[in-house]
Amino acid sequence: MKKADTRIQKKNQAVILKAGLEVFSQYGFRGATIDQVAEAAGLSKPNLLYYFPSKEAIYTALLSQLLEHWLEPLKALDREGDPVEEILSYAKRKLAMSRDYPQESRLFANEIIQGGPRIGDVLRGELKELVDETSKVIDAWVAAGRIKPVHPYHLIFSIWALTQHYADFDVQVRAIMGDQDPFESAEDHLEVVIRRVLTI
Amino acid sequence: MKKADTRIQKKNQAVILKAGLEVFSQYGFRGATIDQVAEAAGLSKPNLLYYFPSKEAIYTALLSQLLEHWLEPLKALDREGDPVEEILSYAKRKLAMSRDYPQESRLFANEIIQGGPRIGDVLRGELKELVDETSKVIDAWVAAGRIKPVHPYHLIFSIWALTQHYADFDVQVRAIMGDQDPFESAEDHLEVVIRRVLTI
DNA sequence: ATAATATTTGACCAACTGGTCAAAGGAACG
DNA sequence: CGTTCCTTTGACCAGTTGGTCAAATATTAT
Repeated sequence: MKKADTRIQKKNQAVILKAGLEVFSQYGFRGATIDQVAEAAGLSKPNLLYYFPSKEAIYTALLSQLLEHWLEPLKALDREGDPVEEILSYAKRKLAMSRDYPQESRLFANEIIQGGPRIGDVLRGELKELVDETSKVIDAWVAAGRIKPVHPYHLIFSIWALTQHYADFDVQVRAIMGDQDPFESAEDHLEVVIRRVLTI
Repeated sequence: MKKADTRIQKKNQAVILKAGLEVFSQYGFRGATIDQVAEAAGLSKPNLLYYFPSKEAIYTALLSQLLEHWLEPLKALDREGDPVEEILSYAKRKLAMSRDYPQESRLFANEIIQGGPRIGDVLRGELKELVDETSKVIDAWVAAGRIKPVHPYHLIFSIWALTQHYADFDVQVRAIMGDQDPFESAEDHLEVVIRRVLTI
């Protein structure tokens, strides 16, 4: 039936996902409306529903697409590398993502804050697995005396918190920092903090 | 007209605010409905609207009530005290609030993530002022050589991020930590991190 | 050009939304 | 007891919401 992916289909699906990201990241799933997404996409509502069967379908498509992108940096962490530099580079990549893809971050934050009803399984499955593995690496580094002792889970949470904060609470950060670009100084701060916490 | 505050009025207003906190913190302003709040409060919708003129009135009442409570700990920071212990005690109070009032945290997070349309003025006003003052204290501590050099804004952001994360991303944290209580180990981790970052 | 297929749209619908209102039910007070 | 004021509610309303559908239009293949 809908197997053919003409270039107009690919284009419109991409346009819709982009529009959906804008709208859902700002209002959350329940707060967003199909009409808003349609308008942001420059399509009529029925036309939008020609490409995606429902509001939920757009949202979940966004979520799963986003998660892949999101977990990538953590997978890139190399147990053979220098511990501090590895963790530092992970944190910096994560901060860069907050700068370059703040909407993705806010979409995810909205979903989690609201209890993660459409993503809980992934959290308890793939995400937990990945975090558990990374934790083992961190524990090994600690045991080998290559970084100061840290609770691996909380170290990872800390990096998430410190980096995503700049995307999710962007308004608050900018309200306080005024003209200054938060991200430049944030990167320096992040590096200082991580080095002090981990370097033996 | 409505000056008399009978005890039934006080009670119902409190019940409504509590219900509003539940519902708004979970769905955000746009995602929540008056009917949900009314049901959570155990009142009929018209009865609820007898005590508050509109959905927005409940929400803004919650926001301003919450902000007072929220900024209190930062005001309690004492420039005459021991720098590390002062900052540490602030961070611990903030973490305790994430544990004891997670809904407040999520309500606030929802508002900020969605661009803070009903709170932006407070952020740029009272909040910025308070943060600026605190920053001066931190800078003075740094200048006096009593803590290691830090960017004061980012130090404050870091504490907010590290503590609120446990309330706002509760689902994610628990998905990864399973049975373990996040808050116990989080407090230890927080203390370790702050001491390593600040202690000379 | 013609037929088949893919895309777009206006009109429509039932359910839900925030909010109103007049009337009914209670509490308090002389 | 009756009156006044506070509280509660069922019925209602206009606007919005997610979603449908048949018909119109554009694209593609033959």
